[in-house]
Amino acid sequence: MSKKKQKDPGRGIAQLLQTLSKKDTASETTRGQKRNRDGTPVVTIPKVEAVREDVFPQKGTGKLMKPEKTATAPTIRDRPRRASPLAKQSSSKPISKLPNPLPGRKTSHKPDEQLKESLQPATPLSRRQDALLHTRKTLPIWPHADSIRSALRKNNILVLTGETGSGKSTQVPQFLASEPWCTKCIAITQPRRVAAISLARRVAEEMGSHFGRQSPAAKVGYCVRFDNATGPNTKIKFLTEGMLLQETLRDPTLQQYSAVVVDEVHERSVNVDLILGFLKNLVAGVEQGQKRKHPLKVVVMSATADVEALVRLFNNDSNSLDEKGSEAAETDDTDSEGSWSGISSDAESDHKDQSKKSKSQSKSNSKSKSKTSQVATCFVEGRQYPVKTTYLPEPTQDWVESALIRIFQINHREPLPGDILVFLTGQDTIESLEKLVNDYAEGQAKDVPKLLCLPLFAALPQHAQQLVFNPTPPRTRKVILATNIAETSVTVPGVRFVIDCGKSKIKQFRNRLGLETLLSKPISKSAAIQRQGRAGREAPGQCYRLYTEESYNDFDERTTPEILRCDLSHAILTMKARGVDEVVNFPFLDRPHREALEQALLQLLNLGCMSDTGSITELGLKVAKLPLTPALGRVLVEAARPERDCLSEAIDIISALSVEDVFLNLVTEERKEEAEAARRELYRREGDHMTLLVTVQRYAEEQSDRKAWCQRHFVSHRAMQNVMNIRKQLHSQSLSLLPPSSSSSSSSLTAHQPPSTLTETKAASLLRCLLRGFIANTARLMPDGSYKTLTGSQTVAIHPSSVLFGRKTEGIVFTEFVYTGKAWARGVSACQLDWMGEVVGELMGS
DNA sequence: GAGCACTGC
Repeated sequence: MSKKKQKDPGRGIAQLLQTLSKKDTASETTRGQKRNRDGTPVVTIPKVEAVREDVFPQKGTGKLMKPEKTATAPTIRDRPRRASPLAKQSSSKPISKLPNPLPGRKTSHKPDEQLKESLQPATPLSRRQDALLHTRKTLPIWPHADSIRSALRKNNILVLTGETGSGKSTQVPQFLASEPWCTKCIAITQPRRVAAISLARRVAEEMGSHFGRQSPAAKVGYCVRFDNATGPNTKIKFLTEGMLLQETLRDPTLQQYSAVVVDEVHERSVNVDLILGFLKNLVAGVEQGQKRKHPLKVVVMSATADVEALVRLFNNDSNSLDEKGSEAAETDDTDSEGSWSGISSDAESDHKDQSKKSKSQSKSNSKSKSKTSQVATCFVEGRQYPVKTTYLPEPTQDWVESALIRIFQINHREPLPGDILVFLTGQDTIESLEKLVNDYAEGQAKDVPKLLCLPLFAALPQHAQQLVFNPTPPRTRKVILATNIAETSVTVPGVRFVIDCGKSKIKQFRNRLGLETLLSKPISKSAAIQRQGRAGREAPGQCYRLYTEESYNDFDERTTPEILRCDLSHAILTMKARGVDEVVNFPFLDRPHREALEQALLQLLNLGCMSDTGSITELGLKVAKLPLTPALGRVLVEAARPERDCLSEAIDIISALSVEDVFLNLVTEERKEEAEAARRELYRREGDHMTLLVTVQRYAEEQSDRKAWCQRHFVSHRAMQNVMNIRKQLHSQSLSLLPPSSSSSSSSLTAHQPPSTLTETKAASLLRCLLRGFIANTARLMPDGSYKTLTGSQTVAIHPSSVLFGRKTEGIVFTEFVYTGKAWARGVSACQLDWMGEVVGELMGS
């Protein structure tokens, strides 16, 4: 409030503009998105023609594009149907329309029916197919079709690097579908649900096929959690990475597939790393005579991936490389030279170098094998307009201010159209910059474009997120203030200017402390390039980096893969359940640190998921099958024990813990107080978990109008719908957890229950189950009023979002332990010290 | 007194 200068907008603008002219000395370089592997620019490719949105289906547009499918239909139905003119961001304004994942067709609000309508009578499938064929032929990947096919006839593995807009995700599966070896289904993995669904829809159109559940004849389908839209004739199946991993539990050799295409590998999720390792083992196993009738073809696709590392992963016997160091063996490779570089095009020389290197390594290190699989590589150029990049001449302390200056500079100098996308670190900086921009915008001259400031971050309510997709009003420029949600998950249309603060909040697990940190860190070069590229999607653009070129040069080449900075217990349990006995020998693209592995193994041992010989226990196998973290899975298994007798309630709590915040986050003091009062009937003094239980129970019991119930209690309806999906899934999966004798309890799971009351014994039972999974996350009250963890003697504070905030109780158990400037316990329940003692005793005894 | 982004038979 001390910023008095904002109160004089006219003067503020003058000052800003003064600052602008000083900053004009910023060093400028021009770079297109096309670049060498070290991030240095390459001569920009000539542009063929304007890149139209419908030529390149936008993938990964995040949660903003809700799939038009039944599972999520309620969310869509909730939205106001009537169009409204774009107005100020009064957050409850109805939105005019949903983003349309497939331009050329109206987005339907009644998914299935309208989709069918629009597909069938209006445009016969084949006519649409013919129309699309024309645009398909203009994709950069199109000329590579034959070489991709022939590479996979000769080899089982292809590493395909294709930059944004190359068309690889939609075309590669179609290139392969008619191949003689392709007798079964092709799987294509995606990191996000929306991407899987919208790609499937697009490919179905291009093939002139029905899609998903439209018809049993559909050749293209998708499979994501809660929504399996595949049929008996599905030939091309888009699925999330997690889904494919689940399938490997039932079908370890992936018999149902002739090929697996792993897309977006450069994002390096833990799941993709596991999939690559499993596929590597599978391909190697098949070559050694493991039971698979046909070889499995694997295509690894990535935007900027380290081709060399991928080739090495599939080419070497990394186990022997790491552990055995066996003698060099001569393999007959006289005829393999051709297949190595056979189809690389633009980057041929580059890749030849790599393959030689990899090959010599494989020769000297790997064990003798009659048939080492060869890896083909292919590079496909992308399509991207050039982006002119400007650095600051000197580092800045206050990049919120620097961003503010740049926004007004752009607005004064650059003609419309051209929206601005600003990358910031989090909600707090977004909101303070939003306020500053709005204050200064008041004082702008009449002849410059108006500014429309739109925040964009994951915690923002859906309807507020949707605003970024609305067309920009006349004589107005949109300024989107975003977190890195806009880096990969959401593609904002109309952006020609990017302002990049060079930082983002990164989650990192601290093994020794057992907590995760969420701190603002410099981004990597590849992330900076990704952000920059967001300015060149539709036209040549500009990128302003709020740091110096020297700082950029100091950035890491790429973002540390998630597997090197997360809690590995889930990943290891996943591996153990799929028969990987020696985790240290698993073919990791990046090998996690020994300490992280040890910590995770210890955690699994404590949960009873593993024996002390390192093999998975029966209990561990049960936990591995659940769509939960090992700790939450352990809680569920505990709750199914007859003496605990609280499975149904545990499922309610765990479901609520599995979604983002159930309780809406209110902005003004007034609304917060209102919410407090409305929610009071849900709050339980035992803590957040019992409060969640009561919330889920009340919601589930509400038969007339659940949406209104949510509004009354300031609860997120969207989150609760998700809770109900998860709850249903967990119910059906946990029937097998119950002892066979307890048929009464299992029927009570499914039967309609009378309004529930939470007794004290039930609450105590639930808390003891929670403790069994989260004994590492317990703390006790110190004489000075602080809490210290039982195991690490770490000071921890109850998070302000907790119902126990400000309360004192002898002991607490919490389901989240995060450091953000301070160690916070989130999801907190009060518990007795002797309950903790019981669990510790059990651990010591066993 | 505070919350980067994804995902799951």
